[in-house]
Amino acid sequence: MIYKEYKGLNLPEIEKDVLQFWEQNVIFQQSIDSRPDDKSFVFYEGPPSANGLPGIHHVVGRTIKDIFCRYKTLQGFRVERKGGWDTHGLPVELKVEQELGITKEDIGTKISIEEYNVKCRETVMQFKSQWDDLTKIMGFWLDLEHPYMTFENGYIESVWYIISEIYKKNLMYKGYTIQPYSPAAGTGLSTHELNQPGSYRDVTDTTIVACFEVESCCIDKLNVAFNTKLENAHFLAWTTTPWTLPSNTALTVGAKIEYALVASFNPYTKARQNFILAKELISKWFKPEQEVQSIEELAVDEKTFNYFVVGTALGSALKGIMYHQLLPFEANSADKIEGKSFQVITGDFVTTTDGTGIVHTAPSFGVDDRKVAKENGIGSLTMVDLEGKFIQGMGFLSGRYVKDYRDEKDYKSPDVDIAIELKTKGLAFNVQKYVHSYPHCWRTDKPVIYYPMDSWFIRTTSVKDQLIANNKKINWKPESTGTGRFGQWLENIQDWNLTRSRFWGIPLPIWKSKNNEELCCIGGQQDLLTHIGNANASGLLSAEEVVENEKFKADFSAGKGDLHKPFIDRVTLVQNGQVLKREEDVIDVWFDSGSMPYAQWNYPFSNQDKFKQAYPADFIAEGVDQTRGWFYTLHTISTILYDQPAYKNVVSNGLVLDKNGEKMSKRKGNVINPFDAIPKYGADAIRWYIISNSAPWENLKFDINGVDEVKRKLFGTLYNTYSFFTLYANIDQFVLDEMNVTPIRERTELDRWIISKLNTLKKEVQEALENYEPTDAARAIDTFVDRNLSNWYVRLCRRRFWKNDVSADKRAAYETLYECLMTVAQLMSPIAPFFGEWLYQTLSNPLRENAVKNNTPLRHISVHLTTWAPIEEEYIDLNLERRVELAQDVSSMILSLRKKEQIKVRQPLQKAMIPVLNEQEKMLYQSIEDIVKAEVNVKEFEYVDENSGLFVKSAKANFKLLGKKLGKDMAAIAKKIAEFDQNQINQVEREGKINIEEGGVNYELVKAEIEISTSDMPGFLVVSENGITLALDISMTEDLLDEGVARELINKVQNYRKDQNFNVTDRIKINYAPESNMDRVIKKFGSFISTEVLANEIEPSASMQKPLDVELNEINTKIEISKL
RNA sequence: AGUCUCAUAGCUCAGUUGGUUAGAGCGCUACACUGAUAAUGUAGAGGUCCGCAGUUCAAAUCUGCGUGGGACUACCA
Repeated sequence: MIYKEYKGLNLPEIEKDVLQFWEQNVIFQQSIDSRPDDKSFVFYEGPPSANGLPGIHHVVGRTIKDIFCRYKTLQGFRVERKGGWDTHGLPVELKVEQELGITKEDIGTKISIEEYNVKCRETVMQFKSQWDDLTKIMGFWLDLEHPYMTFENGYIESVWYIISEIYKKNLMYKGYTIQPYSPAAGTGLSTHELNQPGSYRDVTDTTIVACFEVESCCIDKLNVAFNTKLENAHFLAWTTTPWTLPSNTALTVGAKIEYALVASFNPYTKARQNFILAKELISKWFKPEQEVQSIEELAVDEKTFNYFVVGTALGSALKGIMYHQLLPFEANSADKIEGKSFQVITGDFVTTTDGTGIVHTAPSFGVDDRKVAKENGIGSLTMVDLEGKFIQGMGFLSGRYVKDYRDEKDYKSPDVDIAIELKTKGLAFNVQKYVHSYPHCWRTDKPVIYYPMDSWFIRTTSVKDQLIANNKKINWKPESTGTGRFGQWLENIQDWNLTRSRFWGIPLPIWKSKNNEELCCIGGQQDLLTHIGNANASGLLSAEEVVENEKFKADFSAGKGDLHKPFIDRVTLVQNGQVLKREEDVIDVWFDSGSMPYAQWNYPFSNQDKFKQAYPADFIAEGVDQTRGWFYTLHTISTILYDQPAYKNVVSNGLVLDKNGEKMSKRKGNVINPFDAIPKYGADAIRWYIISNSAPWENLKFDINGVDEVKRKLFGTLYNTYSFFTLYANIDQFVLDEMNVTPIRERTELDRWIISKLNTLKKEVQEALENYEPTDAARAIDTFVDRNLSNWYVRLCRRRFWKNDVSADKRAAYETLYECLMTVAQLMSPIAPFFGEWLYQTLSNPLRENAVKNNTPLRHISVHLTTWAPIEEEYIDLNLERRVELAQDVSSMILSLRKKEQIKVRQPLQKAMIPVLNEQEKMLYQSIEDIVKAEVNVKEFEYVDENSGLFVKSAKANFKLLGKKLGKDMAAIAKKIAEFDQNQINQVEREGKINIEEGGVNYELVKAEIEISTSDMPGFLVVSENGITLALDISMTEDLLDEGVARELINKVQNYRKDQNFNVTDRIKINYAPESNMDRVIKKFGSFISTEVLANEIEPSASMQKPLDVELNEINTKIEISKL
């Protein structure tokens, strides 16, 4: 036996064998080494974090990566694929805290930073082996032996180098920003944590509209603005966080918003007051029916608070007006404020959608507040400490927690007391409960506040134009992510907050003197050691500092140095006669991963050539959630360093949801575990399902039934085709001779057709993969395998394989089918690397020896080492493809007519009739006649001439052409054309034009503007579809009926042979019960039957041993079949 | 809240530059084929192309406004 025959398709089994083969023969390495050094295709692996288990969504991303790397390898590129691990950051730290049952405050007290970081280092690689397993079993080729690790000194120092370069460009500064902060946990929170599910919750807060009284010194300015003469007035400002009111230092208005000065009454004290608020929002706080037309009409009683609009002014006119501090205490007096305070400023974020159009501004507790205050030189007050309580010197608020952070039994919100205080003083206009969504700390369940903190920033805003320009050079898949989500993000870019007050991360390499005058940014390990040497030699350090420095150096000499905290914090440097201490923070992990193009090679300290070869990347792929993550950091760092994009092509894939479109989560129990699914269904089936189901950037609704379908449809069909081939190839001992194949031109039309289709397929797949559209590639292969190869080519060719001898025609059939299978194996191998490999090997192993000897394309032991088969344009014959398509359509139409009349295909019919308009059309049908006749069991085709009068034509407007010409008469004329009688149609055909009148206009229509088709043949069984019309003659003759019986008999005998497990070569003898009808059938078709069923004799017999009852159409009789 | 994205048959998806019977596969029903047989074919049922408005002779397709799902960014008085 030349080709292995299998009991059935077992993908997981195949994959196990292939994996073993790959390992034993180091195929992955070979696939890289065999490609030239100077023709590289650069791929970057976005480092995953191994502190969690990989899920099915990782299979999606990694399948996409693998496809293009494998494809480019086949194209002859050298595709190195260095793996990598993201090892730092908050997720790791939080996990460790959880495991140890500690909080941030305990780090450095209950547990040393050193111990803590050791624990982080262990935890981060906790699931590495599972990740490696997944990578392996899913068939993702990645260099797992030499991955980059972001916690290694070599990696860290590269990152330092990058930071120092950015620093040198003067793009780094230390700033003070408002960040989410959890007083209960005593820690700042990353946006990552804030976006944990369930962080945002609806809470009910006390809201206050407070009255800020205009300073008497500014009342004149106010009167000018509103063109009035009042003695006092109050600004109205709304807040949902009354506890920030004591920290208020400004009121912000919109410069272009119109404000009104409204004379009315304080609802709580009933005193006459004048209020300023956005004109548009008057109706929100006052009832329109209570508006009066003059100030004299104002009157108050218990129920009515009427009001009068004194005047209006633009916000810009209010700028600079001072007001009384709302809640003055000892600790928040004006002299405690650095900068201006208690005045009206303008800001563009002010809206009139809610509140009063005047924004209470507390720069310490709001991002916008901080920004607008800074722009206007307004100082800040921070009346709440890091524990979330008011500082001392705040009167009745002193020492009170702004929210219930301690679960106190009798906790009373200061918000309420502030409201009461303001009400009694006549400084509250409105107090009410308000429900809104507010972020909570996911660990303590307590509300977060926004709090000012120190951080280092990268001034990304100053490279905005380059970032945008470089983004335009990137090929985004899909494009909208690049122009939309990413483009928009760049348009609104903010400075990058680089530092985190945490422990497990790359330390910020900046040392600073106590007086802030001296700053030093270290750019590498050696740089640091040199600085240490200089510092020690300076004589400015204490003995203790020198000892620590020496110890640090000694560790490096001994090869056990560590650039992490806490060791790095013990290093003291000296610059210009001043002692420098390290800025204690670590950097954002996203900076780690964005540095990988350089740091993975320890650039510039080593591998300079390697780096130059591998930068920028040709291709990267990650989830769309990385748009503002890795895609951004790669882009930004690359732009700052070299002013070019870090990657040329990027595929951002969508999410993986469950089959109902819901997010997968352990809680819902709808997760698909790849470690269960892959061994059960096979990685290839899953990979193919993922890719063929929808474009990578669409969300994937993962339905495991779909995987099953893919397995049946594609792999099952291919496997069946393979089995078919081997069944006969083994009998005939067929092995392809690469040096001597039948020239394509000498093969049958059907062979040339499938070869044409095959080359068209190659073209489609190649184009799709070049465009990073793997879905189109997979679907094209699906269609080819199912529709063309299996259901047309093989089905129609079966007879060629049954012949006994090995004729030239049979050989051509083998060669053709073989080529199709082998090409498909290669085309599919990037997506289905296992099955592609299996198919390639099992078909080519028998000829390997010769191929190696002759150095032909099939000399490679693995499909992944082969070279992408070139598209052979000369074999693409689109006319032939169209002809066969017509044959398929015609066959399908005849079959559907048969179906309608309940006539089995085994029953021959005399003729089909096809109306043809001209000789050309007739020739077209004639060219497919034989195929169709065999396919639908019809004896002859009759072509009916246009002028025979046998068929009816119909006309239809050509909308595309006529639309432009006729304009709004289109509809009416289309109707008239559809109603053309035969004479009118004939006129169009004869004269090439016809005149129609519509709405008084006479239009001349030419032939091209009218589509004429045959639609009916009265008196016959007719079907008309897609411009094809045909009729079937279903009248029966005795001959036809007898042949039907003969074919029926053949069918029964074949089934019997199958049931009895006869070999396909066994000869048989048939006896039948003597009966006149049977005699006649056998007389007419005996030899036909004999050939078909390999019967040596067919005889009537009155005495059968084991007769079978058979029903042959109308004939019920008995037969007996015996092996000879 | 902003930005992006998606919405076509029960399900998963196609649908070219707007052009007149809106397609495929799965599933369902029925029938057939079978020297590939744990495969296959044919047919049938199944559509408010998310809604509304507009542009146009003509809209699943273009524009605007909504609704719903999802992602990201943020949380703002």
